[in-house]
Amino acid sequence: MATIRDVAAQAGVNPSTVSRVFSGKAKISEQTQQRVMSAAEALGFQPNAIARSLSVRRTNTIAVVVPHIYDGYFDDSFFPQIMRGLLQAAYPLDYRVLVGGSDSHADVITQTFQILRSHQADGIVVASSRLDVDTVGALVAQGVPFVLIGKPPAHYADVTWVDADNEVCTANVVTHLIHQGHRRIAFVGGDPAVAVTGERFRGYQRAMAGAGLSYCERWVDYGYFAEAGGYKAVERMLPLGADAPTAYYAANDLMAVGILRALRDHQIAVPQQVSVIGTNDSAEATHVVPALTTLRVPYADMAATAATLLIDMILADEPLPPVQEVLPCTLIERHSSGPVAA
Amino acid sequence: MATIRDVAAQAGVNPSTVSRVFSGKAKISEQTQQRVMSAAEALGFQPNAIARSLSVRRTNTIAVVVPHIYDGYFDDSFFPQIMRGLLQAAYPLDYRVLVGGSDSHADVITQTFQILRSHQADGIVVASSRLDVDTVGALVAQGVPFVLIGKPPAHYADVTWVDADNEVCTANVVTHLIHQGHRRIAFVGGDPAVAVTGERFRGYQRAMAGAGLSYCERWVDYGYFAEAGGYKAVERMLPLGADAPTAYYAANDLMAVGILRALRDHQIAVPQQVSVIGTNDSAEATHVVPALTTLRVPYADMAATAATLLIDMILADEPLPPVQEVLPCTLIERHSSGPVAA
DNA sequence: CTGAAAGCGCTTACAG
DNA sequence: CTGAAAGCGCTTACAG
Repeated sequence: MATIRDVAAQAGVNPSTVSRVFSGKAKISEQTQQRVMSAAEALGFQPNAIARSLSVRRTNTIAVVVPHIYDGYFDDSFFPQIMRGLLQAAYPLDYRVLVGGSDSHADVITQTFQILRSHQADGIVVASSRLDVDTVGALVAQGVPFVLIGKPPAHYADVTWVDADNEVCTANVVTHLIHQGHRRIAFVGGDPAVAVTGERFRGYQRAMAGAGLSYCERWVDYGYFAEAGGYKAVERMLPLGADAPTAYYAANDLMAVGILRALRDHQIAVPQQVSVIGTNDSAEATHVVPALTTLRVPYADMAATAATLLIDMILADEPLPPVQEVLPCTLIERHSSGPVAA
Repeated sequence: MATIRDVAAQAGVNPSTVSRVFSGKAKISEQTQQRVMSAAEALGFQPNAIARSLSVRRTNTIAVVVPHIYDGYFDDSFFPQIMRGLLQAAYPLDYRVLVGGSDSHADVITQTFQILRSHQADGIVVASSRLDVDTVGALVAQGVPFVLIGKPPAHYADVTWVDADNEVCTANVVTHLIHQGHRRIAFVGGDPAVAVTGERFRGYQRAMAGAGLSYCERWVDYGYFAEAGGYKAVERMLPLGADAPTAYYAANDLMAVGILRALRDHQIAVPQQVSVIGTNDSAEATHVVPALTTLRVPYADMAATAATLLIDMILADEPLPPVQEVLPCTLIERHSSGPVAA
C-alpha cells in the first residue's frame, strides 16, 4: 500500500506537501496540488488513518459498549434505536462508531475504560446507567469526554447527559389512567438496579399521591424487562381479588405483552375490564391484539443528541460546560387502555 | 497520560522492556516484571492502542457498514441479530466492531473502502449484497480480508461467505404448503435488487415446478420488506377472484404482518381460508394474531460465523483458501398456516 | 508556498 | 534477559 512518501517521490515534492494537500488546510499552489493528486491517484494512495490518529491524537471515533451476553438486549427496540441515533449524528460529522462487547454488567465499565485509555476512541456514550457500579465517578476521574444516556446519580451535577423525562412522563401516564377512573393501578418496573426504574416509580408514586390515592405494595412488581416478568406480575396480583388492579403500567412493551397474555389466559377483557399501558412503542406494540397503548421514548433522538454533544466536547479545545437535555415522551393511545369498567 | 517511556524511566529500564512486559511474549525476569508493573500501576499506564496498531499494522477491529439512512433498517430483527453475532464472536478474540454509517446503498461501498484503505479496521463483513453494485469485485481487487453474509454473484467462486440456504428453504416452505393442499401460492419478495430475493424466488419456482404446478405472474410481487408492501400485494391479488392465492409466502415477517392485516380488513379468515408464512421469526411474529408461521433464518449465527472466519483470515499470515458455509433455516409452525379450505 | 526535521507512542530485529 | 536503534505513516512548528 502506497504511503505519503511514495506519492511525494512520484510527484517530486516533500512528504509534508502531500500531507498538506490531503489535509486541505494549508495553501498549496494549484500546480503542486495537481501533481500530488495525480501521483496519489496513480498509486492508489489513501492516507493511513491510524498514523494520522497517532499524530493528531484524535481517532474520529466514538465508542459505545454493549452487553452482548444478554440475548434479550437485542430483542428490544432500545439497542437498534440507539445505534440509529448514534450513526445518524456521527456520519455527517465524519465520525464512526466503535462498538465493544461486554461479558456482564460489571464488564461494561472495564471495556469502557479499556477503549478510552487505550485511545481507541475519542469519547464514549454510556447507554446503561446502573446503580450498582459507579461508572460516572470513574469516568469523571478519568477526564475523558463522555456523555450519558440517562441521568447520573444526583450528586454528579456537572456531567453531560441526555434523558427522557421518565418521572414526569410516567406520572402523566398514571394520571391519565386516574382520569379514566382507575384507582387501583399496578406498576410493573424493569430492573430495580437500573436508574430509570427508580425514576419511573417516583413518577408513579407522585401521580397516585397527587390524586389522593394510596397504593398498595402488592401492586408493585419488577419484570426485568422480560415478557415472562409481565406475565408473572399479573399472576401475583390477580389473587388480590377485589383489590386487584384495574390498570397496569409496564416499563417496556415486552412486559406489557406478557401482561396482555396473562390477562387473556385468565379471560379478562382488555380494555373493557382492565387497561394496560406499555413503554417504548416497540414494533410489537402495533401488532399485538389489542394494539398496545404505549409511552414512546425517543431513544434514537436521545442517542443522536448524545453523539452530537460528545463530538462537540471532543472538538472543543477547552472543557465545555456540562449540558443536560431532557427529551419529551409521547403517549401513543391505541386499544389496550380505556375508562374503568362501570 | 503516561507513556511507555515514563514507565521505563520510573522502573529504571528501557522502553523496549516495558513493551515486552505488556506484550507478554518475551521472557522477562520476574524481578523486572514486578518493577515495570508497579511503575505502570503508579502512573496509571495503559498502552496506546493506536501507536501499537501503527507499529504492528493491525487494529484488532473488524468493520461493518450500515445504511443508517433507512429508518426501516432498524425496525427489522436483521440488524440487531447481525450485531449480536459479530459481537459474540469478536469479543472472546479480543476484537471490536467498528460501525460506519452510509447515506445510500451506493455509499455503503464508498464507506467500506474508506475504512479499509485507511486501515481503520483489519477486515470487513459485508452484510448486504446488492446486485446493482459490484462490491465483491472491488473488494477482491483491493486484496483486503472480507467475508460476505449472503452469496456473491455466481462468478465469484473463490470468495469466503456464509449464507442461509435460502433457495432450498423457500422451496421447502412452498412444498410444505403444497402438501397442505395449496395450489395457488403467492410469492411476496423483498427488494428485487437484493441477491437473496432472487434465490428465494428460484426456490419458489422450483417447488412449484417440482409439484407440476404452474404459477401465474400475478401471484408474484415485491414488497421491499415493508409492512405496506405486504398489504398492497394482497390488494393486488384479491381481484383475481377464483384465481387469487390461497397461501402467501413473504420474504420477511413485516410484509407477512401487512398481509395478515390486509386479509383481516377484507374479512378473510387466516388460516381457515388463506395461509400466510413469513420469514425471520422476528419479535412480532409471536405477537400478531394469529401467531405467524415463519421461516427462521439464523442471522446471529451467520454473523458470528462470518466474524470468526474473518478474524481467522486476518490472523493467518498467508491467504487462506476460501470457505463457504451454508446454515439451515427452520420452519416455525404457528397459527397462520394450515390445510387449504375444503 | 514548500522543505527538512522532530515527534506521536509503540514494536522488534539486532546485539550482547 | 535487556538495551539501543530504526521504523510504522502521518502532522506541524520552524525556516526560508
